[in-house]
Amino acid sequence: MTADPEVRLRADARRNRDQIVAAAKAMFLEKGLDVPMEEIARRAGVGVGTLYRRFPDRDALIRAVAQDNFAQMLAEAEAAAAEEPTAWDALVRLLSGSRPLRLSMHLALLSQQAWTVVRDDPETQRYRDAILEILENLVGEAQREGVMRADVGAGDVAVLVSLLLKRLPAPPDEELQVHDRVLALMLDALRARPGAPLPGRPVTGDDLRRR
Amino acid sequence: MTADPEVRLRADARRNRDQIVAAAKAMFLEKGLDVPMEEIARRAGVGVGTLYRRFPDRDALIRAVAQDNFAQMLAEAEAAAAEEPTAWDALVRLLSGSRPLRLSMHLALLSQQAWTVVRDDPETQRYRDAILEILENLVGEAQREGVMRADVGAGDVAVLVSLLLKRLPAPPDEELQVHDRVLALMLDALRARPGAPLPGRPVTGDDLRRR
Amino acid sequence: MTADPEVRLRADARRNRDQIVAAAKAMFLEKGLDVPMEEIARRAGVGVGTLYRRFPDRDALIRAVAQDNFAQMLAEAEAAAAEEPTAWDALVRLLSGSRPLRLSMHLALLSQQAWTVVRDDPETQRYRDAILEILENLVGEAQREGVMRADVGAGDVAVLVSLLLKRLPAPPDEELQVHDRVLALMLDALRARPGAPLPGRPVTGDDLRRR
Amino acid sequence: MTADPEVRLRADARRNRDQIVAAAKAMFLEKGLDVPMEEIARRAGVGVGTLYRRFPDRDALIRAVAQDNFAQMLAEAEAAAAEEPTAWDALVRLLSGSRPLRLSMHLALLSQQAWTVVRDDPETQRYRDAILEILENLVGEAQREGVMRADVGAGDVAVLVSLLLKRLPAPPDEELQVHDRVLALMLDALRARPGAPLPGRPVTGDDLRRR
DNA sequence: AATGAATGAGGGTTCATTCAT
DNA sequence: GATGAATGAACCCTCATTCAT
Repeated sequence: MTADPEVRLRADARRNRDQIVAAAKAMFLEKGLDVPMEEIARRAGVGVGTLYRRFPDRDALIRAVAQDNFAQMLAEAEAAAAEEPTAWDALVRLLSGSRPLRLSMHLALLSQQAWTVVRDDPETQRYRDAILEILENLVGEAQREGVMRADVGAGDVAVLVSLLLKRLPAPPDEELQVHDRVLALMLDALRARPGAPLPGRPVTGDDLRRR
Repeated sequence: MTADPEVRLRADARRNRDQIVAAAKAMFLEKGLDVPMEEIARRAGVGVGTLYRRFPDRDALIRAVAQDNFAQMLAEAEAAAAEEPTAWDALVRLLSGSRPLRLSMHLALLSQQAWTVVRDDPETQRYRDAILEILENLVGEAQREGVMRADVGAGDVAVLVSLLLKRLPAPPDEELQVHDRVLALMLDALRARPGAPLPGRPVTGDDLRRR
Repeated sequence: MTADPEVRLRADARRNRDQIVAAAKAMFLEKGLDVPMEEIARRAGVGVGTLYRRFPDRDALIRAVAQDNFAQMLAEAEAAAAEEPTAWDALVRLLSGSRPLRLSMHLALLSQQAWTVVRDDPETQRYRDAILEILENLVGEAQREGVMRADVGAGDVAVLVSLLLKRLPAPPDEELQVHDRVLALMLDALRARPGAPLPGRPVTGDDLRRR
Repeated sequence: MTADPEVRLRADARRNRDQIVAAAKAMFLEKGLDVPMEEIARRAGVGVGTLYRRFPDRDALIRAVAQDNFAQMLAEAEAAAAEEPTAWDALVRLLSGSRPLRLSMHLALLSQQAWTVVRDDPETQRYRDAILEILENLVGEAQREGVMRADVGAGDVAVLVSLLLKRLPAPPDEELQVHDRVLALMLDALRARPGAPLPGRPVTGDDLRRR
């Protein structure tokens, strides 16, 4: 589920590594990408040195966390595609995004800083591509089923997903169901129905892969 | 256009202040909220001392930039309401957002850090409230005109606006018209048409004011 | 006497700068080139920040100290040339080197590390060239006077000087006059007298400049 | 060739030890005395743990390398005394010093740091004493033969040797024969010939032993 | 008032040394 | 015994902020 580390690590080293990534994920979310490395190490229950042995600098750690997040997202996409009765249902489930998933993806998408670090990471790219591939299949199928408008592509949907993932729910959100309402609006927008044609041409997965 | 400072400043002091805010706005966007104060000062053509005389700390500067942005947004909203033939047109114009406006608002909305600093600033709140008021009028009118679905409130629209503002366009975006396509989808979603009813109740401007 | 700093510094800044260089010179000698920057700063009576403002990194500080040393050496060479009755006397005085001068030059010559840092510094090169020029004149004159062997060049003498400067006198040296004896041996070697011819050709100042 | 370790080591342990000393000698020369222990271990093809088992800390390693160097120097001195036809020839050979020998001794002599570590090491002292003894014999014999000036002692010669060893030849040195020229000058100075008497009294081997 | 020098706390990173496997 | 993982002290350096000029 996590990025395959170069070499097979000793059992305890492996455990440390995972704890560090988990700690970093949590701290990045709580306090931003610039939490002191030492706090991350403390939370992971290791010394700074250990952290640095595994991740030579902050960017390496950010990449590791992003990989972990994308891996989770991919797993979720695969599960949705496999378990939901229709392509449309799978898309709905993906767009909804479980709260923990949204929280973790939030990190990878927010802040230009994180993004530029993650953008060129081949490992992350592989995950992204796999996710886009699933998305392409689902979109194509939903359109063939006639439930999704024909003038959108997997890229358009991905952009919507990423927009939704950027919304970090604020306290009163919960009762107001803000997230669910925005999601419903977007789903409404994606449904096959007479409406204003979209400008330009469908944005495909490849359009995004090329970035 | 800018927040009215307590006292009327001497012309040159005034000029200094504006240059600092402009420099900060630009640098925040280019390099993030944590650019060295000294770089901002240099870009503004003043010494750090002068910067600190005007803004006691970084947060004060962030607030000033946010106020400037919100003031611009308010002006745009007022212009849209006054100049567009229908409420719907005004809403479309607001949601579109000029590129410079989007860029500048981006700052205030992204990053939890900026937001917590700005959230409790009364000046910024006043701007936000004024903008919400205009939005409420426009939404109400558009619904009365029958072009906008009845189960959304000004708050829902504001959330959509803020989502759109969070998208910082990437290079290939331009030709793909990604932003325009997302916008068109959202407008489609807001149009009065038979569709799935939204969960919960309309989110009003007050809901957001209460945050 | 000290390297001309780029800009005219405020009086107190100037004083700080000089104190830093003096402190660094002393500490480098006492504890080696890798004394903590903080100790240097403390000894100079300033904060680390001040040190770093003036010298962006350790190498810059090493260069500054070397420049100071070379400047002192040049002054001594000029004085010797001007004050001594004959060229030979001036050379003797130069080769002798006052104890403080030897101590300070020691730094610039010892350790490959210091040398590679200093080697490419234009300021230091200028000093070195000026010193070599004086040496060339003295050597030429002493040879014309017939007191110095004809098969050596200023470069050979410079090498001998640098060798002697490398001898950091140890405690019992003083009474044993070790330094003076070695110096006397070398002077003996340089005297015009029938002896074995040297291998190769005279090493000139230019030979060393080319390094 | 190397200092006899307390216990006879097993063959492979022995090999490890030698590899470590060789690696340290090379790295010290290349990168200075403060190369990371881990790099030395890697170069020696062992883990850090193994290195530390053999040498409790860096100083112990420095001492081991110095011992190795001095042992080599002693062997060279013995060979010179035994193989050269006259004492003078043997002294010339010793002062010349093969390039590898000079390189390796360089380490022990340069940097006050290394010297203070090595100075008090009994093993190294034994080597030094043995070398001085040979030197004393050679000097005495050369003086009795009438080819060496009478007012120098083995200590004076040792000082000259150490000075020469401090010169780490730079690239253009080779063709300029700088080293050979300095050596020739020094030999000239040591030759029995009418010349200025040296200050003080001859520096003996004991004078240096007492340091 | 403006300037930019000085301060020093704080975070990044390295590496000697120890110790579990 | 050998290995290499873990630790944390120590040093480097930056920059927010203060203050003398």
